[in-house]
Amino acid sequence: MSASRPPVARAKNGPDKRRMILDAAVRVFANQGFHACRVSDIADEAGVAYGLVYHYFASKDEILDTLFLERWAVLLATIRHVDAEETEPRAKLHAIASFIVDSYSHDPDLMKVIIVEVTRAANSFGQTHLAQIREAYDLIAAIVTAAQAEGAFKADIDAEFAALAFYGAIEQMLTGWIFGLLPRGEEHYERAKWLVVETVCGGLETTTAGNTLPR
Amino acid sequence: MSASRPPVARAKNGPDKRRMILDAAVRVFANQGFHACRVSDIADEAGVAYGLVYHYFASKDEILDTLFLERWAVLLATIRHVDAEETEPRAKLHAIASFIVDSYSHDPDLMKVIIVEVTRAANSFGQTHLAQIREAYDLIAAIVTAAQAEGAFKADIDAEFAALAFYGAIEQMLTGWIFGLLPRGEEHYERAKWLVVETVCGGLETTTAGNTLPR
DNA sequence: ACGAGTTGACTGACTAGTCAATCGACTGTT
DNA sequence: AACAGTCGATTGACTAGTCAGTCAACTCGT
Repeated sequence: MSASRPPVARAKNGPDKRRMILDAAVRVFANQGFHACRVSDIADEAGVAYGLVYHYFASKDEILDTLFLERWAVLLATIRHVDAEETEPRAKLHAIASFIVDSYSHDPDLMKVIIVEVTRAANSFGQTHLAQIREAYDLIAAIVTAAQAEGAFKADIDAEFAALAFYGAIEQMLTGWIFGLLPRGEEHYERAKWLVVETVCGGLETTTAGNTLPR
Repeated sequence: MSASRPPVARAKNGPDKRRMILDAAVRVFANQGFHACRVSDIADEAGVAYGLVYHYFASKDEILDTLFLERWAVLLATIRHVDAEETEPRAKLHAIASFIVDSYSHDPDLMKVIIVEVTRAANSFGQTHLAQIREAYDLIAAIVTAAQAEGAFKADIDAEFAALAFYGAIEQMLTGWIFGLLPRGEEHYERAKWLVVETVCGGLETTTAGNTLPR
């Protein structure tokens, strides 16, 4: 406090107020919901003055936008990475499911906010970020299409639909945890990953065989 | 109109203002969202005075509660009915999927409101009506459990999870239509019903066989 | 003339966003 | 070493506007 002053300067000093505001916002949004909370709640939670929130963000909306885009970029990057690294379709889907479930396990509040306030908000942020959300569906659909091309997945189920069902199943699980309808804990998270992949692939893979008749 | 007066009286006369308000609310909630709209928007849409809304409903919330409970009761009754009528597990699930998809097909706005504003609103109405929502999951889970008992479905996949995945898949499809990510129209609706059941059952039915190994 | 149904101006409470003032770390000057 | 100046970070009182819900009055059928 009295010894070193130069080495710190602006970079260290305060634990980055902007970050503190974002982290506080996650907690507040998760507990009260974006619409129900006040900007002052965020400022209080962050231990910062009301006005400082507007020094770093143009509006309440921008805070949520930032949180979503920050995290979603990581998701998209992960899906691309997984698609390039893994070879087995099932392994790819399992890796994606793992990433999402692990994200929830690591920071439940953040995932709750992203899903409840953005991904499923058809009248507000969901529309704003529709392109980003769709990007994820498309990347997954591409994986399914490739799997169909190499004969690993049935060809008579639309890839877009499969992607929607797969991602939707994962999101529904998170929703189950968010609503407290599903037991939480690492063991359950691991099992959940397997269950989603098993359920979706069991209905997609030709390996299943002998059950391709539509009607 | 001039002949019989007693049979009509208050019941006929105006097309039931209360109903008009509810119907208008569906449109307004669907277009603007529950939080974004004003009560005056509902009154205007219904062609009714602002104050009359409060003559029939205690609050803005109560309007949405009414819409949800009204429709959800029908859903629960249908699931119970289907469970009693049908015998094949797959037929039961198909009947449930049909009812929900047909509900959307018949009144997209109402289903959008119920899903977006209630079923997926973890911080507001979703909590309020959690018991009702859970009831649906439980009824579906019971169907799965029965199917497992008679050997039609794999026993190693938790019934609660299967129910969540099944219902979640349906809801995700509706979301796809709501967001405009999926093509609409009767033909697509019919195919969607088949796809959901095929995907979920393909992963649940023992008929699939030869693919039961967990890891 | 009674009252259920209906009206819409109004109130009370709330909050997103603004802004002028203050703080404090650092610089250059003497 | 003392000091004035600079500028981004920080503060919180305040403004401007919004909107859910109230209520006194009016309409009209019987």
